[in-house]
Amino acid sequence: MVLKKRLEYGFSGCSVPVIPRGPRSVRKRGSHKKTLEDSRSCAFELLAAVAGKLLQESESSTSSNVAEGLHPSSIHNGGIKQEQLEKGEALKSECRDQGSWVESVFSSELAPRKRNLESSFGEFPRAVSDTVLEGTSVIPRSKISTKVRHDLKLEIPENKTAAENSPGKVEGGSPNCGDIGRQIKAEGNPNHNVDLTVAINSNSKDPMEIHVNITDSLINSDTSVQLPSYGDSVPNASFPRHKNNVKLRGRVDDENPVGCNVYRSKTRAIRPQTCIGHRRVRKLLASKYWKVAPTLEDCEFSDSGKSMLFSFNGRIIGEQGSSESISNSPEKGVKGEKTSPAKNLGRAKVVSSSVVGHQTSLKSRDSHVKFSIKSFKVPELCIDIPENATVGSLKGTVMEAVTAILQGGLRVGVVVHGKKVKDDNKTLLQMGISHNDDLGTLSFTLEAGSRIASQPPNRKEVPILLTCETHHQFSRSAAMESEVLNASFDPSPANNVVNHVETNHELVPSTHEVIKDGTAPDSRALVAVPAVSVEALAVVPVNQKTRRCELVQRRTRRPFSVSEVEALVEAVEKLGTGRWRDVKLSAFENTDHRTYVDLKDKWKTLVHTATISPHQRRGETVPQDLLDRVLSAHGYWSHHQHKLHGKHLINLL
DNA sequence: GTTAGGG
DNA sequence: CCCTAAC
Repeated sequence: MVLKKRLEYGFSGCSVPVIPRGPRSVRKRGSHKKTLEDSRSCAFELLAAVAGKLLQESESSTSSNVAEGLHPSSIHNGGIKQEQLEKGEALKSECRDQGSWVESVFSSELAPRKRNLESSFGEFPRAVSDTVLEGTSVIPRSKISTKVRHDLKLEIPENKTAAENSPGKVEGGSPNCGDIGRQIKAEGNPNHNVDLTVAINSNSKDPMEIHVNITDSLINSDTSVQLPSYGDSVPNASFPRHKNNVKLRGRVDDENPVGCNVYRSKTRAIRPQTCIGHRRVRKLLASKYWKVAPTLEDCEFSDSGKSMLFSFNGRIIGEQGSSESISNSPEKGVKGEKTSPAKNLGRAKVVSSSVVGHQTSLKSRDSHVKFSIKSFKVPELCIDIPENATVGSLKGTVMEAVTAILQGGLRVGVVVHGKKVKDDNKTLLQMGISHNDDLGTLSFTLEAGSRIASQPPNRKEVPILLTCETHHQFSRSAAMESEVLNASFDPSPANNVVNHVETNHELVPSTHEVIKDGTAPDSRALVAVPAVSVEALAVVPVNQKTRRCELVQRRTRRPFSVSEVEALVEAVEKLGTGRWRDVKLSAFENTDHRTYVDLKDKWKTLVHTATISPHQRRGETVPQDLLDRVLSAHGYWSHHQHKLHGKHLINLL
């Protein structure tokens, strides 16, 4: 028997003693911690499912009856957002058009959770505390979702690297890479026309909702917002402020008089606590619905106060979401085309195979990838604003938020197959982007905060301020937020403050200090002053542990070759199934990209593959004899381990 | 840091 | 391939 031979050889010839450990399979998971949390989770998942459903509804039909039924007056053109707040339940579920994000907050559920606030509270900047704690009246939640549309047409040679790709040719003067301001300036068009549509709906029960649709249109001269020019040589702090002329169109269905008790100095442009939500909800949403909702959005709690809080997501994502952010140029008509497995395979090989280089050189040099980006979406702006704030102050707040984003600069990220491409030096071909390929898996992200790139030399280098991702294009991003998410929601303002601090990495420069020290005239009140940001950052350093500022890139899939499988099988035959580190060292020591977890996983799938009928198997066919060995080794070792384990126990006794 | 197991 | 609990 082959297996036995090998095993014997393994036992005698291997320097590593074969001492299988006791099976840990005893420790079944899922049976523990089945307490309160799970019952809650059910509710969460239920609610999350509802949210997801809503997303889908709003995606398929922006004026879906279902959605409208559930959220009367919540959906506005394009289904930019929905907000539901049911009877004080503080459940919120929102979607932006195309379902680019969803969020859920269940504060009532979270309220009981404990959190130590005192210590953190002391570290919070006084000013912020003041502002946040200042209010006395209950303010409704208001959120502003913005969308800046751009039509981009890109034509990029395939052999351009990703970095070259980003600042590629842009028709229409829309921002493609770098910061918008610069781009615009380069285009000789300092004007950025923004169409603001605001609908405010407020009554005593429902939260006031503000929907702002900012549509960038270079043609539309009806409304305009002039963005600050973003000259490289001009220090950010002294940006010349152009007239910020924002026209608000919309309705204000609020009987309450709109007063102006809150001046802009009250504004705290902080990014408050991101979704103090149940982690499972976030995970659920992020994973299950990430295609429709790639940016699981942050949310903030409006504490009772007059303060205005707005936050924005530090990221902009292609409008259609990562799954289909880029539509192929119509003339190519690839979109509807079915991607054959062979095609996928070919692309996968492009990524991993070295043969590809050959193919590349064979291709005509001016192969171009053509596609158009329909739009980019400006990050969500979350604004808490008192009901009695003036429309003017609202304008100003929106303006602040928008300009803060734009001033921060924008970076373009390239996402291929759902993975963010970090290596700018890779060519499109290497990334599997070729002119005759389906580009459905290619998408872009806009990220705020590339200010560093254009920072004047005399400015102190600041860690990327606005780039900390808060959206959840990838589910693991959500996971990274566990600490924050598990934070309890304490209705007390103090907790809010603390939460704000924790997520303050996206601190939006506010005008608070500027006005306070009187150095800035009112006309400049909207200037997002980077210096403030620096200060704020210094005071409230980014918690790097809680925050991962870069997307974790999923490793490229590297299917095991038959020879690898063979090596794995052999090693497992020798060492058993409980010693993956040894297996790795034994058979894959020089293979960096194969971790012992990979080997373990591969073994798992091998066993599964060997178990199922041949016609059910997919991917590269593993020779049957190898699979046989897998099965026998698996059987042997599971048996062997149990025996040894039993012996071990006996020996202990 | 490893292992096991769920996703 | 990822994540994470349990070692």
